[in-house]
Amino acid sequence: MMDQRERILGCACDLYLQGGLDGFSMRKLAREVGITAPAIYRHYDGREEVLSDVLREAHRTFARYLYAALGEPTALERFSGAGEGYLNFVIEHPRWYGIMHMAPEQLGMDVLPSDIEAMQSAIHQFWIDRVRECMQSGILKDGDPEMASITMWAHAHGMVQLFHEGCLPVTEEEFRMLFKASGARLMAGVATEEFAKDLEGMVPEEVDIGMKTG
Amino acid sequence: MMDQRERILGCACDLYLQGGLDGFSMRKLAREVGITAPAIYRHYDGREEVLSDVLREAHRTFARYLYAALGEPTALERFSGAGEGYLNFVIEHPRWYGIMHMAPEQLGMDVLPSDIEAMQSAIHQFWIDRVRECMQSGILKDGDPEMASITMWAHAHGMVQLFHEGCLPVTEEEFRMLFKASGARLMAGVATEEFAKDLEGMVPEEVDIGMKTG
DNA sequence: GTCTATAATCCGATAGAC
DNA sequence: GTCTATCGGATTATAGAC
Repeated sequence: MMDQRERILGCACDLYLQGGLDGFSMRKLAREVGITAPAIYRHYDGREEVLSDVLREAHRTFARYLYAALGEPTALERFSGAGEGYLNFVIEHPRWYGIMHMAPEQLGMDVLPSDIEAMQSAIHQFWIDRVRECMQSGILKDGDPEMASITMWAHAHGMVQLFHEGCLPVTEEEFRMLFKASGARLMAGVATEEFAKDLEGMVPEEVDIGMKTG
Repeated sequence: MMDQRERILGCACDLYLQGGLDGFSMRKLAREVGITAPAIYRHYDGREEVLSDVLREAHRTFARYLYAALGEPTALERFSGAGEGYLNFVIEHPRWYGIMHMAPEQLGMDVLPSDIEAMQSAIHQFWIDRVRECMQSGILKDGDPEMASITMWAHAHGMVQLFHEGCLPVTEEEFRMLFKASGARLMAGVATEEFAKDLEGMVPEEVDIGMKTG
């Protein structure tokens, strides 16, 4: 027989993925498991501990989607493979992507557990490594891999947020194409070559950053 | 003496801006106004109607920040002035930016009131116009202004989200520089010129879109 | 390990007196 | 237009029996 804590976690994931954070309560969770609410407190200290376990599952799943691309033979394929994994994840699991980007206070915590922060750092480092590889392979312009990854991260994250918020009235399949087409525009640049040249001297100094999350 | 509904709205904005949507209740609002909860229902049908008025205020303020740039003499200055306005708004009023990007259900509505949707369309159209102008002035590459604006919108929105989520551990002042530096990278493109050329044939077809919000 | 019962709060909204 | 009083519901969490 399965560990009861694992069964509760499974139901907690189902409950969150189905109804989001608003629809998540200890009572509903208990109903889903088939026990009463107080029984959960034998296995979890409280709602916060349940949610942090759900958050761990989200990160584990996200990492699986990304890291699959590590088997590819070239830097470009590892990069675009990871991008495909990212795209699949955000489309297939919008709620899991959502909980990964919630403020700790929304989950009832002051700060995230340190092991979860470590998972975020690992994912962020994964992207920086992909970017560095592509720089070394002559695919991306030379520069600070962390800064370039922030630009691409922001673009990808923004596209996904706009899609999930309903600001981009497209189907999933259309969004896949839009995401890639917009990514290509980021690759090539939106400015004319003449203006891009003018811009070089006008850009503010780059900021020194110690990153935290992915 | 001021219209009581206006005073309630003012307190509702304060309450939301201070504590977010979680901390927003009709009882707290009444306490802030200095009356009891049932009295609010003389002026508002319910919580939903209050929140939609707060949302209107958010859009009005946002539009004021953007449209100030319309007085500038050149397309480039109108574009970068609007960008400055955007940056100022998201830094000075993160909660107002937040409510503008909430799903209607979070606010207790099935769909947004049509006048709010109209404000969103107007703001979106404003950006498309700025982009078109810059294309005609030889600053941005020729193409579909709506597509280019989506790419830049996604990048800006993503940067802001990452900052507000605490994923970019920088101060406000550092974020201003980071935002502009990353924007410059989007202008110039992140790929090498050789790779950008290779990319041209590989990009999926552009998607036809009828936009909805800003 | 699970149950019943319950404490202690919060919420939105309404009835009816003044 | 505002009040008191209240309805009916939700929530997290605990006490104590079994």
